[in-house]
Amino acid sequence: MKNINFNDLDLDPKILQAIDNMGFEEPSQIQAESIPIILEGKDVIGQAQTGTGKTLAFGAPMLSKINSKDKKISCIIVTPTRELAIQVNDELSRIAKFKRTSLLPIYGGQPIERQIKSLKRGVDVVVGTPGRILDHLHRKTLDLSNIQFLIIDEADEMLDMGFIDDIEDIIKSCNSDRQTLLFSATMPNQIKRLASKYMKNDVKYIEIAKNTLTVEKTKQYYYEIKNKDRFESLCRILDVDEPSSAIIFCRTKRGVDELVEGMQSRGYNVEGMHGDMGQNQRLNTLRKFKDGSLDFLVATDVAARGIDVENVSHVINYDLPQDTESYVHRIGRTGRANKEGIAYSLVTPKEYILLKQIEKFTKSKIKRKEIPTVDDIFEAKYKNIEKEIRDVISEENYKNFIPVATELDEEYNLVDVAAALMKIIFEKELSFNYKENSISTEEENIRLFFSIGRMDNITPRKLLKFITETSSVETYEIGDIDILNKFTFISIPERVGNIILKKSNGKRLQGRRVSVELAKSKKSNS
DNA sequence: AAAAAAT
Repeated sequence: MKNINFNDLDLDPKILQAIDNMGFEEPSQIQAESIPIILEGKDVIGQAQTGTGKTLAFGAPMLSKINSKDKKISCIIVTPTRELAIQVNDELSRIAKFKRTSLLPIYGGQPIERQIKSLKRGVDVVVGTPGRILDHLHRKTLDLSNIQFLIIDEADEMLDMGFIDDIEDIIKSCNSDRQTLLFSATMPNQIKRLASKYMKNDVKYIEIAKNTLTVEKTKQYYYEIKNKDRFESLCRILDVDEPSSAIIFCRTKRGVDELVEGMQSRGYNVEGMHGDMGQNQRLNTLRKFKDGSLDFLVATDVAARGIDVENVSHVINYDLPQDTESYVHRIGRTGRANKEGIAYSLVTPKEYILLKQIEKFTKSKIKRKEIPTVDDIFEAKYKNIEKEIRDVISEENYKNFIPVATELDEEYNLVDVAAALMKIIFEKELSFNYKENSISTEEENIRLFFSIGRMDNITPRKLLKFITETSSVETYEIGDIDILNKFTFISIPERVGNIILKKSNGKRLQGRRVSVELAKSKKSNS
């Protein structure tokens, strides 16, 4: 199994040449396992972690197999977003570089006439989004009745509600003797079952089993915040970490707009991307982000899946995603192709249970981190300035400033001059004037009242276990919970959100009231 | 319950 070379796979020599040209030698696991089976002609459902080269896994064998002599379309690939359609199309073009295969991305937000013209000239592979593909099918400008391959990228999303009707319509317009390939990093069982409906009976499942659903090289952390401190917390994190490139996810389009505005007014080099923006603007923003002229991209889940940008150092969940799959895909924008990555999530006490669900689903540990203090930020900035100065000195490319420096030397102490320069850099880099108390460090105590019914077999130990598992309270004394009383209360920090009491069989206690009340006492903690 | 996807 180890040390397979691409040349050992039975791919078209011209495809191999292109793969070599792209600098790849050893196939990733998903590539090594999928390529032979796809070449055999089998239907495949492929699942492998984010950033492990799924596009090449289906693209190389497909491009090897298709017959590009006739003018008919040989392969249709469906993706959930326009940007992904373009990206997949671009990558396939690179793989098909030495073949005379013609590819065409078709997606909305773009004049349809040009696409129709290209389709008329004859195209081998079409990569598109559902809406526009259907539009072409209805206009009869796209004929899928004689294809060799139907490939559904991000298949679990495409077969989920919201897309499934469109996908079904597209599948219906395809000939049934095609080869069907489904790929994604996540593949819930119910989607797998549904998928078999559209595939041949001997569908082959290829799952690159890993201990975790997320990439190990991406370190995951969460920050516990109050909702009103969300923006301030994000800024502090960014100012300490100074990510070279980060994607920040919001739950809603409005959330994206608001965050972009807030960040821009604080001087960050940031732009937003969501589905209500013009296609040109979307592409423009993504292009700037890819070429490094944009540091931060704020986006909805439109950017959660598939988008491959090199060297994204951080993914930040400004809001936690609604579903756990989305978390996997979002943080999969970093830590790609075996690189390191950092994933942060801002979590309010209310959202804590959701975080725990995500941890369970991904089988990975999300560690707690503390929001940086203003001192932390200053310290990080000082260190960074020092590093920049050392770098410039070692590069020796500051010589043309020596005359000015000499002049200043006659008048001042050079230590003073250096410190003054650092102040200038510092103020340029940190346009925002931090006040120490911009985040409340007061920790409010919550008093939880549990009303426990007589028939419930909850023991203090079980209740404690439940509280520690569903809240971020790390330790709590058993002795503090007196559950023998029918009515009991405990006082714990606010970071506990909603506590739902469950019986030991996991069922929710019906009709029991659990009230959460803010205690009067406030504990300062700075 | 939000986002994506056609005009």
